[in-house]
Amino acid sequence: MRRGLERAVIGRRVDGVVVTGKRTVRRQSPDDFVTALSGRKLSEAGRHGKFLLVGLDDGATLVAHLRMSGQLLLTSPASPLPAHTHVRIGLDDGTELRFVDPRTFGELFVAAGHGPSGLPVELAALGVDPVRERLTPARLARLLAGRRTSLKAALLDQHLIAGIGNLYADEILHRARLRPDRAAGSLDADESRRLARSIRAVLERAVELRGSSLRDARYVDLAGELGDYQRRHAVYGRAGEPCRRCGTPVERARLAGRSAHFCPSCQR
DNA sequence: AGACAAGCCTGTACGC
DNA sequence: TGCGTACAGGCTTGTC
Repeated sequence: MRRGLERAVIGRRVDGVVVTGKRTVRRQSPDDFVTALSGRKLSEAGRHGKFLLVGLDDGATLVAHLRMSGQLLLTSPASPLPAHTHVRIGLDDGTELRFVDPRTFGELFVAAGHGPSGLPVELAALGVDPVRERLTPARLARLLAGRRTSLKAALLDQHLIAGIGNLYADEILHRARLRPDRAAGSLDADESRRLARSIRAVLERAVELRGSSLRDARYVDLAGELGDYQRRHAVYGRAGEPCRRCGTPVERARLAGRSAHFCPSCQR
């Protein structure tokens, strides 16, 4: 999504903003949001964890989080408006950026300042983004040291590592050959190395393949196209099917309030 | 009809 | 007391 924004909207100027949804813009008033965005030039496309960051020419940042069901779509303003369109941002090349979100968990806001990390202060609590920065085995081991939580819960904790959701946590742990219910603080050096490598490998490959679109087809790119990474899933959504590594049926369990998919034979 | 999926915040309970 | 952690509930709607 960030790459799509970089290609399609950077350099464009905002020339009309309409907020119709009641919940999408909730950290500030819709009027303040419209004012902060109107007339601004979009100068860069960034991301930290699951947050998209579009830099504005006055130093502010348009921040977007899609949560479960959000979509950002770039279309002609004349194309039919999908149900659950909550925000429309007109651009000076005659296109329109739309935020569509049936479950309304997603959000947009304009962040005025930057913290010491260069990120908007609203995002200061997020952990390291392992695609933007190198997450070495040693650093990962430090993050996990002493934690009694499960590995799965640790990977999902955005304050430790930013950007891993339920699906990718399962894929990462399978690749690392680690059980999701292992205690996070129990890894030896080789296991930390495998986990660090798997985090990077899975996320980078998923980005290359433009993400995972599940059966509900909620995740699509700016052009509305499906991703391709779901075809590579080794465990997620494959309960009862053979493990791609060893053939043992994939198990599905409940852990940290989430579904966890794993191979009981080759993940230890 | 109703469980379920997801991300993340909040509230509460617990052990050390 | 206070911290880290675990767990449940809430938000929401489309899908099974």
